[in-house]
Amino acid sequence: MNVSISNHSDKPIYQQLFEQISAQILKGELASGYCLPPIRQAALELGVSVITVKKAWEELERSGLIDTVTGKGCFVAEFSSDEVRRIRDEMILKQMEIDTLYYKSFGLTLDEVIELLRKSY
Amino acid sequence: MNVSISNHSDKPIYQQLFEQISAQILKGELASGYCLPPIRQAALELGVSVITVKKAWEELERSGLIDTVTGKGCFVAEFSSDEVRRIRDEMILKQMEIDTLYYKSFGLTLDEVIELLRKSY
Amino acid sequence: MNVSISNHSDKPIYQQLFEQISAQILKGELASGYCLPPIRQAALELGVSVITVKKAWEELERSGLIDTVTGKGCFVAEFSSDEVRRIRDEMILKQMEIDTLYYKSFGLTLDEVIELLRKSY
Amino acid sequence: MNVSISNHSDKPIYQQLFEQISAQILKGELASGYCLPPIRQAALELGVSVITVKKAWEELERSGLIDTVTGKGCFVAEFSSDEVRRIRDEMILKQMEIDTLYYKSFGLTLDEVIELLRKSY
DNA sequence: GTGGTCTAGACCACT
DNA sequence: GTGGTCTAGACCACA
Repeated sequence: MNVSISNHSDKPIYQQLFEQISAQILKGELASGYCLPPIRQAALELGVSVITVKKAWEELERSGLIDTVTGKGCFVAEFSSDEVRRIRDEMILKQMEIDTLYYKSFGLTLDEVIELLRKSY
Repeated sequence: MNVSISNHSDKPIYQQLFEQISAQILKGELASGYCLPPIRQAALELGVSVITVKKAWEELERSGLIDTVTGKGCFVAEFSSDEVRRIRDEMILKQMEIDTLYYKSFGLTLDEVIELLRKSY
Repeated sequence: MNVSISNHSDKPIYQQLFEQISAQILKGELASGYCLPPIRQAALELGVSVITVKKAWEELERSGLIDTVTGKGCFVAEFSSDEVRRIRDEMILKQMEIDTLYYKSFGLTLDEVIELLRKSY
Repeated sequence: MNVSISNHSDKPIYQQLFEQISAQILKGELASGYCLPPIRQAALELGVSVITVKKAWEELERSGLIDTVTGKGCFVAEFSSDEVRRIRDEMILKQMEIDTLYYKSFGLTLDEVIELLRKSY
C-alpha cells in the first residue's frame, strides 16, 4: 500500500485515501486477501487522524472493495476479473459524467475536448 | 443572465454562480459591456444572500471577466475572441488536470479515456 | 484642462479629478484667473456625473486652489510662486508620509526603497 | 502574531490585517509552519467579525503566504529567502507604481523624489 | 441606487 | 475544534 496525500487538494483527505486505494485494488496492485494496515498504524504513517483513515476504510467497505473482520483486520475482497472491470468502469464513468457536464457548459465539442486532453494527458 | 442554483449540490452556491456566468460570458451569450444585475437584485431573484452573490461577482472580477465600478455596476469586460479562447482554455485545462489525474490513477491510457469520452459525450 | 479618469483605479473619480487638476494648477499649467469649465459641461465631456465633478471642484475650493463665484464660474486662485511651492510640497509630503509608512512596515531601509524607486520611476 | 487595527482608518479592517500579517511573514517574524490563530479566536481577540478575519486570511492564502487546511488550521507557507524577497518586492512595487504616478503628476523628477525621501524617511 | 464593508449568529464537512 | 459556507440586515462611500 503506497499512498500520498495533499493538503492543497480541494478533495478531503479521506477521499484521497479512498480513491488511491480503490484504484490500486482495481488495478490488481493490492491482491484479494491482502490485509490493509490497522487504522492506527496507517494514521501514524500518513500523519493523519485515525478518524480520517477510518472514514476512508468505511468507504472502501461500502463499495465492496474490502471486508472488515472485527478483531482481525481489513482484507481486500475477492472478485472475478469481470467484477473488477465492472466496478472500475462504473467508478470512472460516474466521474466522467461530471467532467463532461463541465466541459459542455463551456460549449466545447467532443473534438475540442479530445484536443485539449491530448495536450494535458 | 439566466442561472439556476441548487442548494443540494456539492458545490457552494457562489461557485455555481461563478461557473455558470463565466461560461455564458465565454460562450458570448453575455456580450462585452453587458451590465450584470445589481447584487441586491440578483440576490433577491435567486433567493440567496447578497454576500453570496458578491462572492461570485468577486471571482468573476478576479478572473478578469467583469469590471466592477463602485456606484455604477458590474460590466462584462472587453476582450478579443483570442483572449476569450485563452481564458476559456485556461479555466478548462485547470479542471482537466484534476480529471486526468483521476483517470491515470486507474491506469487508463489516453486512448482509453478518449474511447470512453466518445461513448458518453 | 486635460484630465483622464479610470474606473479601474482604487481611487474614487472625484479624487482623481481633484488630484490631476490641482497638480496642473501647481505646475502652472493652469494660470491664475483661468476659468474652469462649468460643472455640467465638464461632467458631459468626462462622461461622469455632475455630482462627481461638483465634489472635485469643492475639494479644490477647500484647498484654496480655486475661487468659486456664484453665477460666474470657478477661477484658479491667485498666489505667489512661494505659496505654490508651499502648497505643493505640503501635498506631496502628506502623501509621502503614508507611502514611507508602508515601505517601513516591510522592514525596507531607505537605500532599498531608493533602489526600487530607480527601477520603477 | 501581533496586530493592531483601527476602525477609523481609511483602509478596510481586513486589509489592515492582511498588510500587517503579510509584512510580518515577509520580515521573517512569523516563521514557516507557524500556525495562525483560529479565525474565531482571532476575531474574538481583535473584536471583529469572523468573516472579516476570514477575508484577510483568504487574501494571505491567495498571495501564497499561508496554507489553509480545513479542520487543521492556517499555516505560514514554506518558501526560500529568494522567494520571500520576490514576493515582497512584488507587493511593494505594485504600490510604488501608484505612488510614483502621483509624484510624476506634480512634475517631480526621480532625483527630487529621492531627495524628499531622504529627508522624511 | 450602486458597490464595499461589517456584524452576529448559524449549520455543515473535515480532522 | 477547525475552516467553509450562508443568512439577514446594517451603515457607508460613491455616482
